Amino acid sequence: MRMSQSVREAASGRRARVTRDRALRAAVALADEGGLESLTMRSLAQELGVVPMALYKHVANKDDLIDGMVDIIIGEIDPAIAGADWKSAVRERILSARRALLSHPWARAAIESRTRMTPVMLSYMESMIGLFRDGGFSVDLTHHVLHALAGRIWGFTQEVFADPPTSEATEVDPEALAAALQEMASKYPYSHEIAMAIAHDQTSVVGGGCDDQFEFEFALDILLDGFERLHRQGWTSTGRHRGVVGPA
Amino acid sequence: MRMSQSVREAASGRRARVTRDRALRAAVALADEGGLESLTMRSLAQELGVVPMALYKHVANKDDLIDGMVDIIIGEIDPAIAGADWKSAVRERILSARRALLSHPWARAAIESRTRMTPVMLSYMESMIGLFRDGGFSVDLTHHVLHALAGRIWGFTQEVFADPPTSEATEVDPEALAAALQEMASKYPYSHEIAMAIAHDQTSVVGGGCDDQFEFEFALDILLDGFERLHRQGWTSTGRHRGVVGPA
DNA sequence: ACCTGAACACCGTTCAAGT
DNA sequence: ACCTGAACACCGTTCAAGT
Repeated sequence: MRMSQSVREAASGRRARVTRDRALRAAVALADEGGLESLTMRSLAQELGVVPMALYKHVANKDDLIDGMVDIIIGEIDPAIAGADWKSAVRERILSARRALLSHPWARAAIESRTRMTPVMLSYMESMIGLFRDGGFSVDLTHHVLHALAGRIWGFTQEVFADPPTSEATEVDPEALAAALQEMASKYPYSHEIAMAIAHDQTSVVGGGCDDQFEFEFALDILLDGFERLHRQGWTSTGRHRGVVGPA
Repeated sequence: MRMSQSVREAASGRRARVTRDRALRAAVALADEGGLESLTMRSLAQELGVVPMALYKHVANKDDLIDGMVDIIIGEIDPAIAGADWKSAVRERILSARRALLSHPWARAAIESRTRMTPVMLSYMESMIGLFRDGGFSVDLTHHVLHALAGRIWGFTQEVFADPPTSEATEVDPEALAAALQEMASKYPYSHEIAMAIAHDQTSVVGGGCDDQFEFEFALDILLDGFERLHRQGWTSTGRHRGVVGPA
């Protein structure tokens, strides 16, 4: 068990004065440890050895706090490599964003809860757009390409479901697992086929599941290759509401 | 202002007995109207003209309630068209899922908060997998294709940011808008270029923004075309952890 | 300028009790 | 079998007050 900031400071007898920056970093640390739902104004205040209301001197409200936390995470994304072609520059940048997001699992939900971008986020988008424009993409194609990338721009893994609650005693009962697979085989044969393929690919059935990094790059590369093809073909959207647009 | 269920029933003197189904449908209606955050055990109880604790006879807890609500929405997705080729079957099904999701804006967050699939969700996935397998896709390719589609399987629009709060007086001050665009032009020239292209495409700068349906189909078709290409090439993942996989 | 303390209007959920 | 009432342990945030 890690010694909390407040306990440590009480023990050492001093207590650093709260600043916005200190509050934001403590909030990031708290969310890293216990998830976004464990971060409350009250828990953050306790971590800083201060009464909840003291935070409102440094942060307008909880939304403002989360804005600041998001800016810290966006700041961890590597700048684009200079001199590379657009495709590898975009690819590397997005993989860097993914790395940043992966080390802060709460950040996806935090970003998705924002109703508008901070200046830090606007700058990041701006440089991402610049990679395509400098690579010769039209404004039109760049616009749609940004939509197609969507969450990937922010490094979001596209997994849909929430992590199962991290209970300490999460050992899988082998008997129950076998029974579940048996039931799956009869009720959901197609799904079972895939589950078995994944299991076969692993050292054990119990083991981790899918290779998220591979899946992320798989989809990213299909998209990037698609963009490249459309760009080479001189694709334009030529007005809106045309339905299907895929290359013939 | 709409007359609430409870008021209506109090006025008519009768009050239907609560059932699980009635509770779920009332919850869906409540979320449709006021968003997921307006749905509380207390507000739902009031809607049903009952005390909060009465709900726990029909629903294990709030998570169980949301599970039931999600099942209702998944049930609104059209079954796959029989006899179609895999590509248009998948395409139509996903567009149907999107339609279902669009009429219940809270459903995306509800689905994303689930830690495991309900039987209804498993059946939906099973039939989606079947479309690819019956179309001749290998288990291997089907598996990765499912990951690449990710949220699109559930009809998720990939938009990242939360809707701005729906305030009643949300009229845009034209002067403020002009100033914002001016600032954007100097600080974020690439972004400005795109903003102008979007504005030009609209009847007015104030108007709605992007054509979400177009953007959804744009990305979907790039992915489907990519899948088709990989399938034709007999693509296999040939072991894991190989990095890049895009077609050469 | 910064921090405190009490309070308000909420949550989901418990427990024991009513009919 | 179904519903009630009071209570618990939480939230974010207000207001007025202290130093």
